[in-house]
Amino acid sequence: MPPAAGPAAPEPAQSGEVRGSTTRERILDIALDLFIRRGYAETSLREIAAELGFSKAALYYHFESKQDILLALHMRVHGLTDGILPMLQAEADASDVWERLLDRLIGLALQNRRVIELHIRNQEAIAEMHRGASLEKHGPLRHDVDQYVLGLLSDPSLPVEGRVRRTASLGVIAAVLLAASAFADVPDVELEPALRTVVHDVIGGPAEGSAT
Amino acid sequence: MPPAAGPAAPEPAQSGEVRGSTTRERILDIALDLFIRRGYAETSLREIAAELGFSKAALYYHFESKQDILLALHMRVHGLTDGILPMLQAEADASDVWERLLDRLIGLALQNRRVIELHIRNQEAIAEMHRGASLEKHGPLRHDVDQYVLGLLSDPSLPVEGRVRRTASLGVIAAVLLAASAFADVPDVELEPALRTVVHDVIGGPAEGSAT
DNA sequence: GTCTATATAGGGATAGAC
DNA sequence: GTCTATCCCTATATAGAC
Repeated sequence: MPPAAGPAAPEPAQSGEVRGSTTRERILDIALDLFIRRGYAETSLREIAAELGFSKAALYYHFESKQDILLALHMRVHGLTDGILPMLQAEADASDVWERLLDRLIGLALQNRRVIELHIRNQEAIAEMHRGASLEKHGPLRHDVDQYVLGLLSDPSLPVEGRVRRTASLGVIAAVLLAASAFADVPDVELEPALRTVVHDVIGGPAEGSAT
Repeated sequence: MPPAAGPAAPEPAQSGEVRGSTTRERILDIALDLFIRRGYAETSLREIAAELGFSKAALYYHFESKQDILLALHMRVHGLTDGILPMLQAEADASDVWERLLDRLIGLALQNRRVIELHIRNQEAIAEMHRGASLEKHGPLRHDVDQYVLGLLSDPSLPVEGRVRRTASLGVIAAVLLAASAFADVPDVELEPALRTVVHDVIGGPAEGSAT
């Protein structure tokens, strides 16, 4: 039986990206890497095991299934984003929710690139996992933030251009994040302000909510 | 033997999105749909055949392999983008290449959403196809435009913010395109100007090439 | 041009030894 | 905790009938 990585315990949740002490974490790190590079569906347990240096069957000591590995990685994202929602709703002024959301997202994305990358690619796999079986173990598996964001994206009180701007701002963050190799030479201290500026230009535009 | 869809003949290349006269084209249409919705790797030939109403093996009369189907779809994109490169290089003034490129890309993307969607998702599958075998039949399989774009993206003479802006502008287009369902109620005549405005704000910024 | 039947490979997952 | 061996299933692809 696996050590005791309790159900709803989403990993010690370090901020950085370096992990890998326990075997369970080493598996997750390798899997994360492969899921990003080759995609969830295209990555076989055999590959993961090979990279780790032991056999396929050994994985099943640590995880019940392949989906279970994805789930564990997915929980890392939840650990990061869970704090956001209450914070947004706490503020009385709801007019700048989107700006405040983006603020958090950018910092979060840059500090946890890998997991966010996993989340951006492999959306289908994650969605299917949500629909799928193993929902009971880890609780109802809320993805409140996603829901909340989707709500803001299709806010019918916004003019079309406003909706485009919101969609676009997420696209900007995703694009820069996925183009990691292109910005390999750029340190975060330089990349982050540039990204913030551009995202600001996207939502700012002429002035939000002023479409003909 | 398949009708006579010669190697380098990339389909009659209609502008619209409605096709489906010959069986070969019907297969491609169904495959395109499934590859987008479920992903290339996750889509089986059995599914494609089922949707078409005949058996799996029949597909092999029209295409040599699954990759061959993807390749044929990929050629549709090439047919669209092939004209761009000469046009860009024709102009003497090279300072606004990126703006002109984006201009073309936006129109092209909106008028051929499906194929472009396929190209955005399934990048890995397409990349692997390029590396893979069947390269000889259709010629060296140039992807000049991709190469050219990548070159512009990492242009070392640009300040970091400029590179971020270029990457971001592509991200904006991709995001809006992939969010098709969110903009289902918006007609293109309304969506296109909004998209152009936002993309313009992204590249425009304070003024390209003026980063502290 | 489409079918059934089959070959072959690889996937996820389990059993039981060590 | 990791191994080997194996089961079962589905995938791509082929052979040959119609």
